[in-house]
Formats: sequence, C-alpha cells, structure tokens
Amino acid sequence: MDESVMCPRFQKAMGMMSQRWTGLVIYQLLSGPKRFCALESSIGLSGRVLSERLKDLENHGIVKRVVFPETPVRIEYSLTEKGLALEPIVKEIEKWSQTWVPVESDSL
Amino acid sequence: MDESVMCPRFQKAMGMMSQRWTGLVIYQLLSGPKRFCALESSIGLSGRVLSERLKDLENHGIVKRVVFPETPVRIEYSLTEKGLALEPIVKEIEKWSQTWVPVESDSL
DNA sequence: ATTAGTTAGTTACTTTATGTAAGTAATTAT
DNA sequence: ATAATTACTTACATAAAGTAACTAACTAAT
Repeated sequence: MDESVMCPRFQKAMGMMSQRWTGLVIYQLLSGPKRFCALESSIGLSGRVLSERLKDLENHGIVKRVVFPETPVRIEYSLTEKGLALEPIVKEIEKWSQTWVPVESDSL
Repeated sequence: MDESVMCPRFQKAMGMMSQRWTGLVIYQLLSGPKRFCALESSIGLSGRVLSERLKDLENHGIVKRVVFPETPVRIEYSLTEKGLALEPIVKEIEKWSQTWVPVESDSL
C-alpha cells in the first residue's frame, strides 16, 4: 500500500550497509589500506564477492583502488573521505556489541 | 590462511546488522511498536522474509512480540532494551546519509 | 626454455537467500 | 454463505553468495 515514506538517502545508506560483508570490509579498511588477499583472508569471504563489493564501494566513492606497478603488482584498497566518514557507524556497532552480544552458545 | 582475528562479538553484531532488511525493521520500531502489516508496507519487503527477520530478532532478544487478543487479533512488535540500544547506530547511519548520499541519479 | 609461484582477479557451477503468489486459521461483517 | 481482515505459512521461481578451477602478467628457479 505504502511503498516507503522513508528518506531515500537513508534507505540507500542502509541498503549499502546491509549488504553482506560491506561493514567488515569498511572495518578492515579503517585501520589502513589493505590488499585484496589480505581482505579476503581476514574477513573470510570469497574472492568472487570481495571483488564485487570492492567495485560497488568504488562506484559509490567510498573506496579507492591504487595500483603499484611493482613486481608482482600490488593493489591497495583504502577509504576515501566519504568512506572514512563511516567510522562513527562502525564504532557504534562495536560499542553495542561489547555491551550486548554474548560470546558463548550462539545467542539463541 | 587467517580466518578471522576479529572480535567475535563485533562479527556477530555486524553479521546481524548486515542482513538485508534488519536495519530498516529496527529503524521502524525505534518510532514505537508496530504491527506486522505496518512493517511490511512501510519497509516494502515480503511477508515471508519479515516473518523470518522478526523471529531472528526475537531470538536475539532485540524485538519482543506482544499479542492483544482483540478481534481481529492484534500483534505488536517492539524493541527490547537491547534493541533500543541500537539507536545510536541507526542515528549515525542517518547522519552519514544526510551528508554523503546523493539523491538523484543512483550514485554511480 | 620450461615449470612453478605470486597477485588480483574472473568464470562456471552449486547452494542459499529472497521474492512472488497463493493458501490457512481465526474472527467479524454483510 | 460469502467476503474481508490479520498474521502468518507453503510451494515455487529468481537472485545472491559460496566453491573451485582458471587466466594474465610477471619473476624466480631448474
């Protein structure tokens, strides 16, 4: 009946942050530039999806990709100003989790 | 090689918030208790998934479900203390979106 | 020169998640 | 008796994510 009376900016932001892995990619990049394989192994997602997410985040102006033509080639992903501005969100999630998420027995 | 050296509480929290629709359900409930069909129409997700999400959130102690045996029966979903504690996260996403998300031309 | 190794991906195929639409149960209104 | 409402569930279709093997460009070793 309704189909969204919510703010479209907010919905877009939420849609982005609600994509699987996006939050963890940003969290990892908040501690500095990272390479593809470093993200892959620290987050534990498939290369296929990581590649997809990094492209999306680049298209959204949140992540930038820098190629160092060394040997073998090194490519670093880092946050733009827009991406760095996401830090308070990640910090709040971290804070909430420390207070409210139990560690043992999968919280059911 | 690595398989997560991240804090497990943080990862759980992020995993939950990164599920599609979860953030918007919480956002809607932050403005007070809501009924199933109200959430369905304001968010624009399928009843199948809404039902699934509400059960998950209930199991995580974030949402509570209250039955009013009126006629027709009324069921209200609302946030627990743990759920209300998510407000700062949602507010930060809102703030970020107001500053950084463009409205027109799907941000590509 | 051939084989193996590295990084940053991509491709093909499978499994899981989500969407769509119809159905159910309890009740009231016509 | 038929239709309507709310809060779901079920069956089936499509989209997203996981898995594993492959590619391209290069180096290092045999």
